Amino acid sequence: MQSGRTSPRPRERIVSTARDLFHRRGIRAVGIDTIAEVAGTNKTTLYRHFISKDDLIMECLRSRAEEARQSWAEIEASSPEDGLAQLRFWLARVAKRLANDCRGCEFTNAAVELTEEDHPARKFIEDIKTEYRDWLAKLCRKAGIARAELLADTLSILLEGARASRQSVGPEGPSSRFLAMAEAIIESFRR
Amino acid sequence: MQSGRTSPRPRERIVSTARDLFHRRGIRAVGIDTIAEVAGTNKTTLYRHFISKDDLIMECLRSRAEEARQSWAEIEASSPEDGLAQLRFWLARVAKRLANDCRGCEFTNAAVELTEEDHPARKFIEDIKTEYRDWLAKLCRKAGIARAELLADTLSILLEGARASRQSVGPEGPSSRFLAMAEAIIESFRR
DNA sequence: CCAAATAGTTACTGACCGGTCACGTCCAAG
DNA sequence: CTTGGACGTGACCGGTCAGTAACTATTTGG
Repeated sequence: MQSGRTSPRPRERIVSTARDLFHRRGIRAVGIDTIAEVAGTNKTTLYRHFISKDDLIMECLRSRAEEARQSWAEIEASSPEDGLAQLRFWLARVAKRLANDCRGCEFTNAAVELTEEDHPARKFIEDIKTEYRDWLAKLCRKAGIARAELLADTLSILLEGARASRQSVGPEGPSSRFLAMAEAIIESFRR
Repeated sequence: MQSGRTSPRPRERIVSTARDLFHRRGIRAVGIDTIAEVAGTNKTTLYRHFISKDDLIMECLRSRAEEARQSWAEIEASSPEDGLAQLRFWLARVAKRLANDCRGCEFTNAAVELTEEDHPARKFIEDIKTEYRDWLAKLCRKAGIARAELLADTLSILLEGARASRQSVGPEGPSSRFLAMAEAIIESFRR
């Protein structure tokens, strides 16, 4: 891998490298020295931009959250006025992501690793997950589904489970049928 | 907490203490010294019983797996000859567990933390999860459900997601509706 | 009751962790 | 040309990590 020295400034390289390493190897398993080295910089520079490892972790989560919000906007822009098409586009995206990434959700994994109850990441994760659920509920409402909140909850949990299952059981396990399950559930809610 | 000096032998105290601490605080976050101390023993004794931390981790997973198999046997024994009642009993158990434990599945969490591809825990987790799925499929078949495997996969993922969601979003999130979702899905498969 | 197994105590190793510091370099803007 | 800010280097700190050794105390079973 290695982000190299190509990207613009050290700060961005550090964040993208940290996100990648945290995601693939785990947050506690990756040291500051490794991040700095892979990012093509050094520990001193890293600590000029982030006051602590926790600070860097938070920045990684914020970065991921921003990416997610952007993705939601893209989905809404894909076929404006057609909620159902948006919902289907969301499902397609999410299924593709599930197929390509075997390490699950960055937020969920962070919640597994960062167990101190007062860790700022915990509240952040709770908030972004809730934001996701609310956005999905809005999408379901726009799609004209009656019990939109319940569908949003069901799809949230199904996706969460598929990503977790993919990570622990592998791609041949129950998660391989995620798309069919989600489609069937959406269909059953439309009636 | 503290397992104390009450339980019989150090080995069992170490395993149960390790399981508890690993589960609540995370595997990488808990050191050997802490485990030994909370178990009311010492590091030397711990290393007389387990050749390494990884060895202890594996024993914890084996112990949890044995507990699960025992639970499955209890469910089957609860109402023999009545597959559907067994399935409902399973759901009740699982929902209760979901309500009481906010730290998710021990196997899934271990898979998040132990990222080295050749770590023995990874294969073990894959195997026990597959065993679970197969057992659940058998239960669905006994309950007379037509597409038993698909229902088993769906319920597996739904449960996986509910536990993950409960851990990251909290008990007020989507996971609060797990029971209703599962019941509705089972019902829809019965027709 | 005695021997052997088991457990406890203390101290240690070497590696690595997150984090700091003093100092040297480079480049761009005034 | 010079000054100041961003960056790089390498050494270092105290703490903690997994794991070991030497020695003593306790339990247990024949």
